Amino acid sequence: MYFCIVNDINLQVTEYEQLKLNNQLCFRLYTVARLTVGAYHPYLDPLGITYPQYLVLLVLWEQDKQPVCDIAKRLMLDTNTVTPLLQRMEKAGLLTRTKGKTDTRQRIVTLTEKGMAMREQAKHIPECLSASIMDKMGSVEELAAMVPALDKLIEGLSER
Amino acid sequence: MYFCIVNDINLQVTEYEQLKLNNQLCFRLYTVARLTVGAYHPYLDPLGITYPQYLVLLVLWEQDKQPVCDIAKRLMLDTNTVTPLLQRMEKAGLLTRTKGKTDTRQRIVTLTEKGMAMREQAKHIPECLSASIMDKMGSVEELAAMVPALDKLIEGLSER
DNA sequence: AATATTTATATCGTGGGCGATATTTTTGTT
DNA sequence: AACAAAAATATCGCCCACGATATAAATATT
Repeated sequence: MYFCIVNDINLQVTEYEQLKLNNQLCFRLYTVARLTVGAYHPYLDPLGITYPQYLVLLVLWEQDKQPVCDIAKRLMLDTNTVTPLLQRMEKAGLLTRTKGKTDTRQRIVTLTEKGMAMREQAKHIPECLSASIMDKMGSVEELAAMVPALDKLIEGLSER
Repeated sequence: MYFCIVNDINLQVTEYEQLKLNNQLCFRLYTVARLTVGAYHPYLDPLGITYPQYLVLLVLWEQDKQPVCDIAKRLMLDTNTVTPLLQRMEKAGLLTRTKGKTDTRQRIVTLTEKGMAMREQAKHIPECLSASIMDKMGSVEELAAMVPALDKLIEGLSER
């Protein structure tokens, strides 16, 4: 019922009504996520990186030399997603993966010169993106207002 | 700036601050989409379908016998994503893809008995999902309130 | 009617996500 | 110390997404 929203009006509907695409919040989230990632393309393609790779760089720019699991935790992904991602980034010369000293199970991920230098090229991306969105959305308070709800959703769905 | 939200307060920050993960709305959307799709697993696994396949069924349950391009338009996906999806669903016996009569370029997608019958098994999924979310979120008005903003975002990002 | 353009679908390659599983190392327990 | 349990990483397979490209059929243009 709550995930079922008909023309922005929350009302009791039949079960089959709930199965309609326009009544589904999840489909909106799924679609908006795809489209926003797509909106990054014009800015990431010149750098030769993908959106998930950009996310890894964001994490490492905040704090270099992290083990794989910490990066994965930060991105809320599993290592079976992050490991191949990091391998591709290592191949691209953005980072190195070295055995941990204290815990030899760990692989410490360290930015290369190239990886660090990319921060300079990327620093305008957030503004570019918000400008490009503003172009098409008018109000932005509405977007900012979503953040607490999204955070609550993420917290609720991620606890296991 | 607008896509950059620090602790729910929209304020001017340095470029490097904008590059922090917690300041990025897009990362939240990307994450919440992954997690909500994951929330469907307990309900879709027993049916032997994936979330994108479920979306195709939603479209066909509303209106059977559609060409590939209409389904793709509805889901805001390209045919190069939808075609293999439909091929897998055909293999699973959920639908058939027959040549169009009036326009022989088209492939008309038609639900099989199995595909239609699945609607009955799926009709409780929306409630199940919202109940499972409610469990973890308390208020739901916050979620419903996101819909107009999400729709605006989708419209803005999808126009080409 | 002949040609150019557009449309509908499909194929291929790459890069995620993720469930399942394996390996090694660390930590906890007896 | 010996053994069990947990943690960190990696590998494999499958299913999307999507850019690039191909093909055939319909439509538009000349």
